[in-house]
Amino acid sequence: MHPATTLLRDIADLTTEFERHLGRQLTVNPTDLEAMDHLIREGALSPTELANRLHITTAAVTTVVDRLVAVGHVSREANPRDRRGVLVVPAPESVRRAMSTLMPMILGMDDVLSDFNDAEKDTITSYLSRVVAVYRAQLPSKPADSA
Amino acid sequence: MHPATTLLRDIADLTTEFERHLGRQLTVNPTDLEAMDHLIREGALSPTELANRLHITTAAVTTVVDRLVAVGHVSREANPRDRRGVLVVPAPESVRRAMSTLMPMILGMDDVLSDFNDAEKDTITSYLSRVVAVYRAQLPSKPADSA
DNA sequence: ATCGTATTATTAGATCGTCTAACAACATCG
DNA sequence: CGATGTTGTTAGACGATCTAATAATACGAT
Repeated sequence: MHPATTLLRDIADLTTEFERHLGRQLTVNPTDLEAMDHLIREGALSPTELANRLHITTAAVTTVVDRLVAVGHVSREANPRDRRGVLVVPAPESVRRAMSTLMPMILGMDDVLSDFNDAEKDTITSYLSRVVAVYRAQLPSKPADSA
Repeated sequence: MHPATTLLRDIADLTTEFERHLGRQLTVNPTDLEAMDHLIREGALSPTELANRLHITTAAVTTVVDRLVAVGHVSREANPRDRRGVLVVPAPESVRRAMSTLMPMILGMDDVLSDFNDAEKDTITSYLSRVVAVYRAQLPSKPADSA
């Protein structure tokens, strides 16, 4: 096994550990953190959309949102397009708090790249793209969900 | 955010999805899969060692091992060095089954690298090492556990 | 327009996984 | 040896998710 392949594995493990760390910062469990992650990256989502992304039922999402509302990380708002629907909106202050832990990481990642020239950056990007392709090839295709 | 940084994120997500896939192959839950992962990579481990690696209590490990024994993925054996102790030993057939899903992935990863020359491989490895360093810098240091 | 069907979010009750606490068996060290 | 620590297990509590049922609303075909 090539060193790079091993490093990729290390990064995966470190990512998991970082998520535990971030969860502690926001005092939420792993599922609730993942919900926040989606809300931060995609903006307000409906419970159904969250359920698809988290791979849990909408019943479970109801309790996820209950917990997040209780600690002030999100609010439930009416969906203007569908009177049955609900929109789960992330609280700006919570987004800010998450960002304060996330940004050093992201900046650190980008900073690593600044030490490589353009050709090297292309090599790295090309490598990572191909790794993604290998993953996708091995996985049973997951069609787009937008529910 | 640089494309490479985004790809790294994609790889993290795909890794999680791949683990779900692998868990289905072996019909085990995420925790039990992670236990198998450690047993496959490190060989037989004691319940205490598993508890440290999985971040759960030894009481929880007892039930993890109970489940894995029930489906034949591991066996409990006496620890020759300590008469209180137990060794959790992975079943060869289960290791083989896991490998049949794991190997295409690992070979695919190594294969990607074979399309790069030595200088490019160095660039890639150097990049990944630095990414690992960034993670470690952001994380509260986790000392070695060998219990 | 209206009726039947589908979808949305919630609740209630069951189940599963993990925790804390207590314990028995054994190790270790002064 | 005897006090103290460690190992793994059990019992009971709790938390998170599931299935099933339900009310409210959307939507499609006639």
